[in-house]
Amino acid sequence: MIFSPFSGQNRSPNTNIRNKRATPAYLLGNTSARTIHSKVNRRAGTVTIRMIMSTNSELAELFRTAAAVMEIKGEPVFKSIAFTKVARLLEEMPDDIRQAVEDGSISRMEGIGKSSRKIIEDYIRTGVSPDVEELKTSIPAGLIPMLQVPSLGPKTIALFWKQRGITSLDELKVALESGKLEGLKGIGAKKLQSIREGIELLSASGGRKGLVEALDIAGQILKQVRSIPGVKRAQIAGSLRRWKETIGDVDILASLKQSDHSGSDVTEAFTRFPQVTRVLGRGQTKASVLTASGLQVDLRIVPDDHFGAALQYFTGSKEHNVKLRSIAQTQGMTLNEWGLYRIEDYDKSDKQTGKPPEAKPVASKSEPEIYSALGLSYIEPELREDRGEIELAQNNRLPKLIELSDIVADLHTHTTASDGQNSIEQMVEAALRLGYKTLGITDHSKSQVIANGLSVERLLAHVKQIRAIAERTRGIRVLAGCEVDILSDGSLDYEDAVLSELDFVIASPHVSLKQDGEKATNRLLRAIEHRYVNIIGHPTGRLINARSGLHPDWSRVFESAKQAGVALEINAGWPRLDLNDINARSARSAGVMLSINTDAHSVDQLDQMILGVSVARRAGLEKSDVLNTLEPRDLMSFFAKKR
DNA sequence: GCCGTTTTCGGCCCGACTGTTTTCAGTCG
Repeated sequence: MIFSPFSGQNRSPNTNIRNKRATPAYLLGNTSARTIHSKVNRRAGTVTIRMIMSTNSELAELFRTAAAVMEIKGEPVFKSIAFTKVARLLEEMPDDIRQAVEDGSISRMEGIGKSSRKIIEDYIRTGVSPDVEELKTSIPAGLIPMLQVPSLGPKTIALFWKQRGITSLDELKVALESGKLEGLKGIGAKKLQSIREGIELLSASGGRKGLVEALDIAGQILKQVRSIPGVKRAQIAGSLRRWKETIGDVDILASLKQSDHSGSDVTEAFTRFPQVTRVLGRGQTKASVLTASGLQVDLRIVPDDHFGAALQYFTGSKEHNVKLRSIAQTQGMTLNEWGLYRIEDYDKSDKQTGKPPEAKPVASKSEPEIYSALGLSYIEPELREDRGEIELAQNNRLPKLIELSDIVADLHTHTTASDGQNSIEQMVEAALRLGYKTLGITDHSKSQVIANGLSVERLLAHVKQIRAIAERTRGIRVLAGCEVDILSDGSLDYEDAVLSELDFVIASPHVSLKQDGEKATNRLLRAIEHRYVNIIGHPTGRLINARSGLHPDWSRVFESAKQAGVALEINAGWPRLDLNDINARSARSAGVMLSINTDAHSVDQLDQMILGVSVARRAGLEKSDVLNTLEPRDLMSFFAKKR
């Protein structure tokens, strides 16, 4: 893993020194976390919030709705599981599903059967699916949002509807107050109370939290868990360990020093942490709390001998684990949070709740042991999404993921010349401290008036100044670049004669981010083919949880970038992370070079490189896929090839 | 609903916690 709180397996020992400089202090809960937060909020706060949906995401939502309706209707669970899988497939598909329908490749897609194909085809042709519409009318529409309420599931929703006529969240609230729901079989006072709290929780939390906020809180709480008497080791698990861009809740796993030590004492101490505003549940091996910001944190306790199995289990993803368990089954084994067991040794009825099974596990102490016993090479947490990593592991063909210590350049940074907060010299010093061999200074171009974009005269003076500093600086190559706006028609914000003065050029879209896919494609293609462009910065312009950004035809963009020798950026700045993991993955398989840059507007923000590396790792990128791992000389020849 | 070199029918991952229960259903991850 990349740094200590998440430290796992298989990190090469020679990265230790570099990791020291790279350890993000904010993870441990000190001040620079707050710096990132304030920057993020300031940047995100200026942004108009409106999502544009692509066909894929519209259809994904349609399938999720259909799945929800089937759950409430009480149809066999596997039907709704199948539709949920289709929804996920659509969301993660880099290309427009309309293309697959047109060329017929949809009929070969695994997981999309006859019914799903019909829904997709109908929807693309007419904008509506009669099958789903019919399904939707079979229950009141208001029941579907009720599934979002924690502790309220499809069975109970159906019960309230059929027995008490509840058809919406508002009616549910009224009924809870009036006592209308009392006297139902299987529903007591406590259940009603937990539904009341669930409704409250839903309005308070407001959905998934961003990675950066979750890292901050998780870092603080992890430190406190490690200091509870009786705790032997503790580690972050869950989607945070996989570095997902948004986090539903934080999972922390702890083991006990001695097996006779009580887990109950530990969960008790955990629920009394200062950050805790509400205790959602507490048992021998598990506790759940809510923090002031509305983030849920779960603590799980296991015997130390089972730490690896539990870490694997609670790191997920759920989809990854489901597939692993089915592989275990085909090999006559069963996999659970306690370990991997041979079925003939494993007597389920004999098992005590909250205690490891009597049987001797095939593997349980460490994650590598478990993967190995299943005939798989070790899969890094960032890859565990069931996006083909298990099949690669079976054939020993997993990529060797890029690490933070492989990064020797940051090619997208701002200074006080435009809207940055530090001088060229300060940025150079900070880059030297990070051990970088190249730093690209890339302030904004003239159209970015809000960001104090540089007029031609100011740009030329700025370049001169960068060159002077570069001249007298040892140990790092300082490049005079620019982040040039890609205007809405794909033309650039400076004339060629101006661009030719620069060492390299990043071209980025900042405006017209709601234009349609065809326009967006042509816009990006034109920029890529431009003689002086070397990198496309934050290619979609999306902001996590705020703006969906451009939806170009990626296959054309990738093909063009590959041919032209232009790198596509993984912008490491929060809340951009653009390209995202899915697009970066398909860019890689199309043979495109990626460039991970922080877009730092201050020296502190240079630390966000780790976020970009996490996206790259989730995308399965190796060192050789990333421009920023090149020595200055090789980097310059990559740029030179373009002109 | 989807899938198939052990299946075109019969499978489809597993356990903890909670609440309403005297043996289990629902929810969650």
